Parts: sequence; structure tokens; C-alpha cells
Amino acid sequence: MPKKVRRTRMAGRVSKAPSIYDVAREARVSVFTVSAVINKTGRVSATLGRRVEAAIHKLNYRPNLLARSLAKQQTHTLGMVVTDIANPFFPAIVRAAEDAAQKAGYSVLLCNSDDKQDKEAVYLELLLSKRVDGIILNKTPAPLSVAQRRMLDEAKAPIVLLMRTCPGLKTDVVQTDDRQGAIDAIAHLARIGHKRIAFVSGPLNVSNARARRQGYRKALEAFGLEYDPELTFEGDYRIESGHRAGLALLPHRPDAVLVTNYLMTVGFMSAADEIGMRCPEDFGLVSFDDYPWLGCFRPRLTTIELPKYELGDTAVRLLLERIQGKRTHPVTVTLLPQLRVRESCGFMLHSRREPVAVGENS
Amino acid sequence: MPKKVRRTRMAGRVSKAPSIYDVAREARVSVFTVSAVINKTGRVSATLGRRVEAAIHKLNYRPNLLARSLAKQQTHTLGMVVTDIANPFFPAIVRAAEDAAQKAGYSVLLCNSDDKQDKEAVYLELLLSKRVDGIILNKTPAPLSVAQRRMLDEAKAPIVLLMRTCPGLKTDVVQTDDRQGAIDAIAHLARIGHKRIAFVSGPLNVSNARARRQGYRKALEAFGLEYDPELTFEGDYRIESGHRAGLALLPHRPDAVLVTNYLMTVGFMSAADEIGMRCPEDFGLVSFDDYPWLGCFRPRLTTIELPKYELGDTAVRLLLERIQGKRTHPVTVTLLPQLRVRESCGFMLHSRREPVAVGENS
DNA sequence: TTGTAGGCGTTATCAA
DNA sequence: TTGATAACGCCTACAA
Repeated sequence: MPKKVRRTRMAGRVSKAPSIYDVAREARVSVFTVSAVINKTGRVSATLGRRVEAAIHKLNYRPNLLARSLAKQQTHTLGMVVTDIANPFFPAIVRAAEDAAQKAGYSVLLCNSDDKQDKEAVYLELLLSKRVDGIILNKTPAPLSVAQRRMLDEAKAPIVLLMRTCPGLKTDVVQTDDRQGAIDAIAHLARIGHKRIAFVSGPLNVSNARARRQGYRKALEAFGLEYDPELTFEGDYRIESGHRAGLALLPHRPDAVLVTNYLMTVGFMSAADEIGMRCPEDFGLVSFDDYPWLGCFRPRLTTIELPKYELGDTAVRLLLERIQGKRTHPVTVTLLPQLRVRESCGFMLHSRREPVAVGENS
Repeated sequence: MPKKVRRTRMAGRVSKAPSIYDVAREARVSVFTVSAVINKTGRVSATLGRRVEAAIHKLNYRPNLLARSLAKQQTHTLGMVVTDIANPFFPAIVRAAEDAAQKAGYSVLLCNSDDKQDKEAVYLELLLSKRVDGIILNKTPAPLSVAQRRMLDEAKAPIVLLMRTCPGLKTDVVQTDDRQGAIDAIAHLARIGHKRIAFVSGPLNVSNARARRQGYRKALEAFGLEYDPELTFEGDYRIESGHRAGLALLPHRPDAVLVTNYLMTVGFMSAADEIGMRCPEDFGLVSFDDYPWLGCFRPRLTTIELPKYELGDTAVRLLLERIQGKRTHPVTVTLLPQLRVRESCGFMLHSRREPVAVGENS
């Protein structure tokens, strides 16, 4: 005698999406067989296989990945928290991450923390509640609370830190060699004859901002140039702070300046405009970040390019290694930046001195 | 006599995330009570309420949104398919969409179709399998296959088309008034004295590219200017095609040109560089899209700005209206572009004639 | 090879 | 107000 019928669903009413049971009934097989066919797991006879395929096609069946995720305890979804996708630094990284994820059968849930601690906290919690398999985190400078630490520990979701390390978070890290990037920039400026080199840093509670400043100091020293605090400005990686930096630094008449990201460079240049100083005639400038659209506007920026696509790609690679259990020990990947010499540094004006390695010109 | 124990899970072993049953046991109540407390639905006595809260806190319980989604038949997740997040046009839109979604308690699953029909198809299918509650679609020019049409019909997930309409897809649309934008651009160029005005369009199988071309033709006519096919070039919205456009059009010595997106403008300008023609001295230029970083590089572009943030925001608003059943009739929102006069159009050089409305200068 | 039935972690419907 | 208990749709031992 038949057991209690599992579902009472009125066939044909309000047409809900067909389930694996509907397919099984249509093909006159069990759900196991259907599942086996779909996942190509276990041997299924050719006859039943065909019947199942036919039923799937007839009903236009599409597996409910929600249910599958619940059953298998994995969502094939990655969380990605960046400070702001509208900052032109991130789109290429996100694109790369999404590409890599997609290739491996994963999706990306995108979140913007706006560099705010509370938004970041909310998003991390949300991602864990959604049971993402892993998280790529461009961390806010705020340290983790104990509650957060506990949360991340208990959830088994691995984390990869992107561009910013976090004291006390022992996880994988993908970053660029920011210290070296700054050194390359200053070395270039020094070699073409600049002496008084100003510096616009990012917020110094962010690891990469500190690294860039270290490189600046180190390179000054190496070239026997004096460090002058008045030629230094701490910004926050946004346009407006670059503008303030320009207003603050340019009156001191530096020979050149290293601005450590693109948005601040934009602000810096507009400040120069207002003051009536021109680049590279009145001051040389090297910026961080490079973009394909910079080549055809003046002044053409000399930049320290950070390998954005590779950053996103690597982040996903590391995350998947962890998720798939191929590696258990945390690893730090540090990618090399690349000096691209154009005109803003004053190369064309000043350097009749010694040859300098010139990066590929975009 | 107690029925079969529901779970045999060894407490404390391999610590899986606690479930609502664990909380119920800890608080010595039923799962219903826990659920009621969590969702603030149904009256729960203060005593039990406190017990539950305590248990939740003690176990550090976090609801599994996967399971909730499965039970409630809604994921609180939106799919967003754009052609390429690395195209600077999209980040602000995505940012806006994510902001709006987050505010309403929704997350965003981001996909890049790369403007390829097959990737788009795969993503749409994936999103439906993941049971997203709705989809924002920046559609590939390819028409929907019958299978796709059927798929989208059967899934009840509403769709909002972004910037590109699709013949036969009767859904909500958010777009800009591209025809008017082109008209404004040409009108401006004509008023300051340009006669031979060239035009670089996007791919004409894309609706907004056609609209921009219509505006171009219409405005030429309105100003009594001759339409010369030799001054027209069909690009694909990418840098390289803008470059080809420049090489093709500039030798015909147009007075000015309207390039219908930013990336093509970049290519166009570099072609001008190579040819040795300067903007705005040798030709005036108006571009579509504006960016905060354009103000401080030369030449400063005169642009038709498209309200990117509002596009993303509106897309989510329309989608949520549909999801929440507040509206059942498809609606089209057309946002107004805005002319921003700077220098690339040649305004400063040519116009001693009549006053022109000047847009806010970024 | 195929089927049965229990579990994944919620919500929701009934009774009690 | 609470508590059992059946969905939700899938996977997967374990049986047959």
C-alpha cells in the first residue's frame, strides 16, 4: 500500500517551476535516477537516461541551485567586498575576479563597503549568512572586533585580503609591492634631476599607504635627498584630498611630486590649475595606477602601474585553492608594479643625463 | 513516547554552524518560537523571548539564508548582467544599483556578458537557477532565442532592461534620451559655427546607438546642414574602433565630430595625435559620457553626460516595484542627458556669436 | 542499476 | 502563546 504521497501539488495550477519530482514522475523513474543523470554521477541505463533527458526537456526543468546548495552545503558563490566599485581602480579587478570565478563555476556577490567599518561588518555578516564559499576582502582600515573575529573563525569560509592587510588576520593576501613601486617612482624622479620631491600618501592606517610612504622615505635616503615633512601630505585616496594636497604642497615649490593614486592625482592637477602651475613645466609628477584612457590627454602621466587584472585573478585562484582544500597554509602573493614613463614626470624636459629604463607605453 | 529524534548530530563535534534546532534545544522551546523571535512574527511571551535571545547569543547563531530562501521562495538577491564592468561607463551604475539594493535588503550578483550572446545566455540561465528575485539586464544586441523567451516567461523573475531595449521583450526599461543627447550635441556644434560635422556611432544593432544616430540626422536637418555618409563611422563603443574612426574620418577634414561614447573618444583622440591634428584647433569634438577625472586633463572634453547613478538607482527601483507586486504594467523611464560645454568643441575659439547654455562644469 | 527515505535549515499550518 | 510537523527542492546513504 502506497505511503503518504509526498506532494499534493495540484498539477497544472499556477505552474510553479518543475521540481526533480515532476521530472521523475514524467520519466517514470525515481528522483535518484534523475539526479544521477543531471549530475552525471552513478551509472544509469541508456533507456532511463533517455527518458529522463526527454522529461527534463519537455518540462523545461532547471535544477534549483538553492536547494542543491542547501543539500550540498556549498553555494558556489564568492563574496567580494570592495571599498568602492566606482573608484576606477577596482572595476578591472572585479572583472578579473568575476571572469576567474565564472570559469570555475562560481558566481560573485558584490558589496561596496564605502570604506566604512559598519557597512563592512554588515556585509561580512550577510555574506556568511548567505553561506558564500569564500570572501575576497578589500579591508577597511578598522581592525576586526572580537565578535567579527569569532564570526569569521566559526564560519569556515576562507578569506583572501585584497591590497590591504589586516593585523591579526592570518589569511591569504594578494597585494602589490607598493614599497618598491614608490621606490621606483622616486628613483626615476631623482635620476632625471629632481631634488625636492613631495609626496601625497593615502590614509596611513591602510597598509599599502604605509608601504608607499616607506618606499618614499627609503628612496629619498638612497639618493641622498633630504626628507622635508612640509613636502608630505596624507590624503584618503579620493579626489578631494588630492586637491587639498595640491593647495598645501605646491606653494612650497617642490621640483616634483609622487601622488599615490589616480583619484588624488586628479585632485592635485586641478589644484595646480587653480594655482596656475603647470605640469611638467613647473613640477614633475608621478602617479600610481594606470588606465588605458590616459594616453591621449595632456599631460600624459608617468605612472606606477599596478597589475589590476592579475590582482583579481589571483585573489580568486587563492580562494579556490582554499575552498577546494588544496592548501591550508596562508600565503601572500605580492605582484610587481611597473614604472611607465611618459611626460608628467618632466622626463622630456630635464633628462639629458643618464638613460632610464622606460616601461611599456600602454 | 518520543518520536524519532530529528537529528543525531554529535554536539560539539566538528562544530557545524548551529541551526534553529540547536537554539530551540538550548532555550528549551520549539523551533517555532525561535523562528517567531527571529522574525518578530507572532507573539512570544517575554520569558521565552529572553531565553531564545540568550540562546542565540550563546551559540552565536546566524540564520541560514539559503534555507530561508528555499522555504520562502525568495532569495532577496538581484542579478545584474552588464556587458563589461571594466568599461568606465558601468561602475557608477553598478554602484548605484548595489546601494539601492542594499538599502532594500537585497544583494547583487554581478555578471559580465562581454557583449557575447552565449555568455549572456549562460548567465541568464544561471541567475534563474539561483532563483534571483529579479534581473537587471544590459542586453547584448542578439535577439532572444525562443528557448530563452520561454525560460524568462516561465521564471517569474522580472527583468529591467538597462540602456538597451530588446525587440519583443515587453519589460521595464531604464534608458537615457539618446536621441535628444545627440541633438543637443550637434545643435551646440552647429551654433558655434561648425558646418561639416562627422559622427562616430556605436554598433547600430544596439538601440541607443540607433537613437544617437537618429538625433544626429535630425539635428543636421534642423540646422540645414548636409548629411555626408563619408563623415560617418560605425564603431563598437570600444577604444580601438574609435581609433579606426579617427583614421577614417579625420582625413576628410570635418569641422567637428560627435563621438558617441568615451572609450571611442579616447581612440579617436589618439588617432588624431598620430595624424598630427589637434583638438580643438583642427577639429571640434563632443563626446558622450562624463567623468570626474576629465576636468584636469587637456583638452577638456565637451560632453553629453548621462546620469549614471540615477540609471542604476532607477533600475533597482523599478525591479523592486515589480518584485513586490506594486506594479504589473511595464514602464519605460527615460532620463535626460546634459550638455557640458568645455573646450574640446571649440567653443572658446569659434563662438563670438550667440550665448549658449553651459552645463555645470563637473 | 534503481528506488526509498532521511537530511540540509528554514517557514508555515494546524492543533493543542 | 506554543509545539509538532509538513513543505521547500535537492542529494545521497542504504536497500533492493
